[in-house]
Amino acid sequence: MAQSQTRNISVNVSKTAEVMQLRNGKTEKSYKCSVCLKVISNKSNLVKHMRTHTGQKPYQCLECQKDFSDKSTLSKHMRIHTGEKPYECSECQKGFSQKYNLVIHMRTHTGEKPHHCSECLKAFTNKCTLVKHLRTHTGEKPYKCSVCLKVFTSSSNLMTHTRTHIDDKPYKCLASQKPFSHKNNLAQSDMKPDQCSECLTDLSVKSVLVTQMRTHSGNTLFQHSECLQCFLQKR
DNA sequence: GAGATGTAGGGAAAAGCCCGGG
DNA sequence: TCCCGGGCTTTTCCCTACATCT
Ligand SMILES: [Zn+2]
Ligand SMILES: [Zn+2]
Ligand SMILES: [Zn+2]
Ligand SMILES: [Zn+2]
Repeated sequence: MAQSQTRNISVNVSKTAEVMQLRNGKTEKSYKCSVCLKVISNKSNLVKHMRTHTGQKPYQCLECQKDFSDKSTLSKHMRIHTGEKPYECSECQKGFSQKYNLVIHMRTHTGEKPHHCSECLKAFTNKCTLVKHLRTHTGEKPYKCSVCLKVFTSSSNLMTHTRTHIDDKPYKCLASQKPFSHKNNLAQSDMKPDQCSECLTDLSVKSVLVTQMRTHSGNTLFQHSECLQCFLQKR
């Protein structure tokens, strides 16, 4: 397994405070994280917890070289490569690689909406949908277009908007050299690196690296080493 | 009215993080 | 006490129906 140290915070686990914690009616030895003060039941769990502070990712996927801090996350990740989808919906037979993705999917059949808005009577299947909905009450628009400075309630809506800036300026697909003119043929894929090479923004928050262009004949990939927001700022 | 763009919500995919039992 | 593997949460962003603007 490749060892990778992505950030420079060093945390000495052995110096972490031992504390007594009441568990199952008995007081047992526990460990308190020196960074966030969280109490963890045993030392090896604390070691794993510490990786959330250090950014250490000791587990690497041998298929795609992606690093993970958590072994079980890696084993779930491996199902992407194997195509394994062990959890099947009994209603629509759709398969899922992770159990809880099926659990949440089942709500689309049952109509269960566990996330209730505190401001109105609406309820939502997914928590993230509720979070977005709450912004319609607060007026909060945390996502700003770096080209025209318009603001949006969701990263998704910002991305949709961003595409309007390349509407009448078709550019070439590096793979096929064909020019594209229809923005509706543009979609942003979820493939992304850690940072945009221009603004060092975390692309997982701001934008994506790879713009996927769909043609009538299939999919080709247009790649540039920056997020679409930075790409457009330079034009 | 048509096409472009914005808004809000539904949902899938994948990663993050934690805990407890063998 | 350890650590495997399961439990549950969070993040990201695609998609779309409908509204509104030009
Ligand atoms: Zn992989
Ligand atoms: Zn189903
Ligand atoms: Zn509400
Ligand atoms: Zn803009």
